[in-house]
Amino acid sequence: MKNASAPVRGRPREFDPDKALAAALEIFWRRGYEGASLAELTEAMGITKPSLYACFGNKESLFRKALDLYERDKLCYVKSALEAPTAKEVAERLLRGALAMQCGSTDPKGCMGVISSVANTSHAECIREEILARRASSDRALVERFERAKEEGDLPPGVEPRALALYLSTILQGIAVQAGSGVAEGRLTQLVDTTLAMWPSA
Amino acid sequence: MKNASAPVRGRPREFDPDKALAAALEIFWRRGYEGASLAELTEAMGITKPSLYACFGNKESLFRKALDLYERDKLCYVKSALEAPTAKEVAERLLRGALAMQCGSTDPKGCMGVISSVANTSHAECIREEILARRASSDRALVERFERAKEEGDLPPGVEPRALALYLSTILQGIAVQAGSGVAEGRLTQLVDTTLAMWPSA
DNA sequence: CGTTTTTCATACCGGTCAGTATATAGATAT
DNA sequence: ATATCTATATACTGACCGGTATGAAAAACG
Repeated sequence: MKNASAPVRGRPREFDPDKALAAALEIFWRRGYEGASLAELTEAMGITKPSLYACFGNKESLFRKALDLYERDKLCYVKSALEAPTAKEVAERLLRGALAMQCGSTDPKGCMGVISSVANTSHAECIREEILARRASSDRALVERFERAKEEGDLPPGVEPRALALYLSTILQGIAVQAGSGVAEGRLTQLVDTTLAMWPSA
Repeated sequence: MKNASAPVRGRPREFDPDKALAAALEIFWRRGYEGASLAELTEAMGITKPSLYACFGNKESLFRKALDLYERDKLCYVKSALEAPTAKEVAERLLRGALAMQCGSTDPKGCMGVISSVANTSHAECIREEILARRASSDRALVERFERAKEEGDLPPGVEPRALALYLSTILQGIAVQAGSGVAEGRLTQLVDTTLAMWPSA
């Protein structure tokens, strides 16, 4: 094991990579992968292009690291939501968590995944595939949670876990579009309430 | 009134503007406004850049004309859906119409409006505003239709027309994201069935 | 016929894109 | 002190962006 605080050989870097990555995340979140230019990224990060390339590789690998940070910091509510005791509470935590995350006043509005996956410019195809893969993994977890709910008698007969999971994830993506379009948080809260009022009960 | 078939002075144009516009629409639909380059547009339209500029103005006005064509040809189901006798039938026609339109085999997947409004690159802001304005107009029509439904006793008490309209339009936008992500039409049909099964009945 | 008018094909414009070469600055190692 | 190593700042690369200048081609006019 290498000592983390061991002195390094060359000139020490003058910026904090974590803070720089957080700044990059905000730009990618607001603009999407292709909409974020290196000029805007480096300015927000407070570093120059050679520093960026030396520390983060290239634009694509910087984006992946930002996406990791996004999942870790901003999507942490998903994991805890899936641990809710009932299917309806899972849905409520996911909906309200998405709402709080995407309508906060400091961060950009909407969902970074939706923003970067919807645009499609032939190159940067692998970015899209990366996001779709992560979404598929998240969808799978939701299906499994609702299959468990079904076994526990938590869902009425006639309600398929797969269909219900797709229904919920579709509403969540719709919320991302609405939030990104600037719909007020209050109206989206109404929307969440409406959705929960219609939730199938056993 | 000028005779439409009157002979024109100069050299006649060698392409059909309607077909060229339809080709441009397909590119804008697939790539979004900013993702569509003039090179790709002119190649799909089968014309050169000077011809494009002479006939359609510039990229932005070409996009607006394509958007008009999109609304006229692809969104025509919306108008007829609003004329359905009950609120639930309005919802069903909108959902199934969106599904058929966005999952067809020839056209690009997903909704052109969502694709071009979600990306946000600081310039081309007016394109985004244009799309949001058209969406707001469409949303208003839906709210009015549900207000009428409420008056007609078509909606149960406790269901607000505005909230229900936002709920439905959110699902429609979620469907656009799902279809654009390549989710199979069969699964989206399941989703529509699920949504309709939960529809509030009087 | 020649003139006029419009379209078309080609080459070009300045600007921006992601990415990099080069040289200097700032630290450790000997 | 000197050598070594890494980060920085500046300026650059080739490719592409939206948009256009220019001149030839193709039709109607006289």
